[in-house]
Amino acid sequence: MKEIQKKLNDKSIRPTAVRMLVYNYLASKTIASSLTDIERFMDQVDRTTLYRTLKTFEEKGVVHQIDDGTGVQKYALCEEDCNCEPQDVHLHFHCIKCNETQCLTNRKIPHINLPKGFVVKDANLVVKGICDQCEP
Amino acid sequence: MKEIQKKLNDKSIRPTAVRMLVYNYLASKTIASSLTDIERFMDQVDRTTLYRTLKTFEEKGVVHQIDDGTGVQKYALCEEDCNCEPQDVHLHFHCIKCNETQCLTNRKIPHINLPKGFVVKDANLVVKGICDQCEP
DNA sequence: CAATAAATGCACTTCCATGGCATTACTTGA
DNA sequence: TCAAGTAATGCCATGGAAGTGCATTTATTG
Repeated sequence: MKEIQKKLNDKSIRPTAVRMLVYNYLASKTIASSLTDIERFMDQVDRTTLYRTLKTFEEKGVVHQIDDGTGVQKYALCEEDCNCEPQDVHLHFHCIKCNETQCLTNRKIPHINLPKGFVVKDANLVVKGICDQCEP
Repeated sequence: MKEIQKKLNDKSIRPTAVRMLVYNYLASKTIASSLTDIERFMDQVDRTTLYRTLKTFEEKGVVHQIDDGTGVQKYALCEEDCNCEPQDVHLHFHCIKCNETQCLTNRKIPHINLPKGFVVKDANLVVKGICDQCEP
């Protein structure tokens, strides 16, 4: 917990109890979590608080938001060296069997050559299929 | 309208009035449309009907659904030669200024090499930025 | 300790996706 | 052509998730 406290302080986030618990939860998971997942895990904490916690985390570069096409926002901790810049953006894999989404942090999104006049700010690549934990 | 009728027949979709109008609407646009867009255009037709029309179109390979990260599903006509297979999948560009999403049909998603055990079924790449119609 | 700022909780709204069921329109075989 | 069956449409309702406003509590700082 001390470490988490330090990490949040480093990102100029006040390390409250809720925030440390959310951080800890996200750190314990290899897959991305939805607000509802977190809510279920800490059902004594108000949903809005969790919502705003994630928003703060995102603004400060602690987590990144993932749109995996399910219609529900997911969140996962950023890598240590991540600045959430285009070159940091990795792809996400959504398993259509277990319905879970994971970061493939070592697979960066290939550079895309766009037509004249288009300016790229961000990119989101979600690959769907069956993950290595599920039987095909 | 005769052509549209034929196109729907070819895909074994009964060419009703609503369906032909929806098809015509989508064909007239270079950007992807949401259900609400279509609803606004044909406000005498029930939302559910339009919803089911799009669903039918999607199942029969007439349109593809686009998740551009706005949280609202968008739809656009498929290309003539599209079978909605992975190799047909192009990328989508979402402009953060005009808030519109377009298909870049001639930009296919690069092949992704996944870790062992992962099976790819589909891929979705959305690039965000400023389109050629908007001032940067 | 008082004053201020930040975080949290509660109530509420809105938007969108989607399902059930009744009704209307179409198709087809007798 | 008509009756019966099937498909399409319209209306109503629901549920999930995002998001906002405001009051209350907690933390910080002079």
